[in-house]
Amino acid sequence: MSEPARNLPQLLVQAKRWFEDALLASMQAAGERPVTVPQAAVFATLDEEGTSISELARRVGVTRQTAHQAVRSLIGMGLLEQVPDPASGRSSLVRATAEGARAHQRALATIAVIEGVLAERIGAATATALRQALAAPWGEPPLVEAP
Amino acid sequence: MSEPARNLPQLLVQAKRWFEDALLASMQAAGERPVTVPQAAVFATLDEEGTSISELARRVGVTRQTAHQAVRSLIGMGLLEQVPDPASGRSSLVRATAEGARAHQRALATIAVIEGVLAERIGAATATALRQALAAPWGEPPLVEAP
DNA sequence: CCAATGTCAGCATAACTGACATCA
DNA sequence: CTGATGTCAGTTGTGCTGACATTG
Repeated sequence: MSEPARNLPQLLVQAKRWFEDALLASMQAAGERPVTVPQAAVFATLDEEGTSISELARRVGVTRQTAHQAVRSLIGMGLLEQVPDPASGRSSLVRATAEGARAHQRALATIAVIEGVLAERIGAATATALRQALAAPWGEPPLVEAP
Repeated sequence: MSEPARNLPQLLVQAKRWFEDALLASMQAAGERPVTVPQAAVFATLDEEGTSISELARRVGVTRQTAHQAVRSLIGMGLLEQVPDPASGRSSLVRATAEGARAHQRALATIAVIEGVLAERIGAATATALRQALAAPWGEPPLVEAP
């Protein structure tokens, strides 16, 4: 935009917003149902066989209740469905519907294209370095003491 | 944490949360007043001479109204103050108080330390690459079309 | 009995849109 | 008059804690 953000936290926020804007706008331009950011987060952590709500919550890093209502809204949109877990009566599995699986695939493809655009703009090597740095094990958030 | 996040948006969210957690926890451990994330964002984009609310809103990327109430709460905490703009009667300048400037300096120092910890963990070269990639001009969020 | 799960409810926070007065 | 600014609403969405029934 205008000024370059100075410190890392700001840069991270900026980059995250850049990506989310590109993804949501592109999906919507493609005629997909508008999906909110948290809904997209749940969607992204879903796997093929189906996942319990508690497991989803752990992956996304929110409470069960929060994941629960994101799932509810996505079920209401017809993108997810809940089936009883054959292996356990107390947990149910969340799966994508046919429509949901299609939207998911499209989202993944869109992300890949956006990443390609980014690589074009900042250079393939830089983009690769970015991915590597982010994928590295950062460990727990440290509790530091400033001088 | 547990699983590696696969795609860039997820990685960015994860990194942002890591940094925010470390910063807020460290500040609080140091006895500073608990500051919310949006308050910290406003704080971070402040400059020495003072800044108008509209200008702050533009930098942070939110509406004037949102910036307004963040500033209000910070004024209520005694960290910011508003003075009339000598150059223009319709705009007022937001500045840090003495207490606010001290907290600001401490936040910057804490960020630097956290960044140092990160460099230790993932390697100085990787950390530098991360910063460079994020600071590069990404341009506008693209509107792409997936195949 | 205990732990995990799914669910319902209420509450806090943060962002938005709408509206309006003021001043260059 | 127009546009930018600051401000005061109201409203939505997102995430939290609390509580409870159910199941292994």
